[in-house]
Amino acid sequence: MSAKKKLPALTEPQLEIMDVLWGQGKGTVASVWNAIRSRRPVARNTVQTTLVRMEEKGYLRHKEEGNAFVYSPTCKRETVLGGMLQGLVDTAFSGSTAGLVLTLLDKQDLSDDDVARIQALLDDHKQRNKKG
Amino acid sequence: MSAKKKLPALTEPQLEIMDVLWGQGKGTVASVWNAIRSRRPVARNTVQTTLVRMEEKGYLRHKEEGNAFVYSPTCKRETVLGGMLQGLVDTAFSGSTAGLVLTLLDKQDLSDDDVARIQALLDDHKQRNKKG
DNA sequence: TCCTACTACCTACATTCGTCGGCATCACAT
DNA sequence: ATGTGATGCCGACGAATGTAGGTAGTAGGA
Repeated sequence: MSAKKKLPALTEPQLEIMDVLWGQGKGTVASVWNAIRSRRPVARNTVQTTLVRMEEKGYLRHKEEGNAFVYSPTCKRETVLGGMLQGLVDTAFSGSTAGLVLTLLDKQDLSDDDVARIQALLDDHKQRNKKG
Repeated sequence: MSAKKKLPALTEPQLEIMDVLWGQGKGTVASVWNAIRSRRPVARNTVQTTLVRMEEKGYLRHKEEGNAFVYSPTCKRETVLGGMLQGLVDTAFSGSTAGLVLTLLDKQDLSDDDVARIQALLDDHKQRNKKG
């Protein structure tokens, strides 16, 4: 077992930043700011403060590159989101993963494509589970 | 379209309380407190304050019954959690529901029973989609 | 040399949240 | 009447959070 540090939960804006950094692998304050700003108005310093706090939380690390700080995630997307989903399953679905999926499937705005893709994922998972 | 009020996000302890109230339909401070207390230590007043704040947020409503206040949820479980999941899909999975399910399936602690149940849900969904 | 742009850093401030202590009330048993 | 327990209400406090202004440095162009 590798030491699974229980990091403090991410808030919504923080998750938004993580999404940007997971997407581009790494980024400066400016690049993250531009990504966020394209969707909602926000000040540069807001992004920077949030980045610093997220590094304190342990989700990011930074490296000086020229004059700018380049931030990169310390955890993989799947790890963090998997943990979040597990927490959600535990506290809101009484531990039932199927319950979460049920809620997901009940939503009307689920495309046929999504359903097909989920079916494929499920098939793949079952295959791997059988062999491994 | 019914007016879909965008309620402020629920926090973790608040979701815990919602889970209790969704489970028992309604409840007094004492009954919620007992449910929460069986899993973690917490003061009665903590639960009560949280209930009041959640009512202010719009997630609960209360009715006086005898001496006690009886709280009940204003929204269905599926509605609230569906919204939360949708938000998660939007900000952390680039809008891909399948991406969320993939993360879910990648987790190791997913029982065969869960997989089977999810498959059943998926079949059911596809059936309903075909007819309706 | 002076100005502009970009950067990091420090500080601040209002909100929200989780957490609770105290107090007054009301009912019921003694 | 008195005590006990449950309940609602008010106030509070520390931490986290989102938001951002102001300052100082550095680099490059005019």
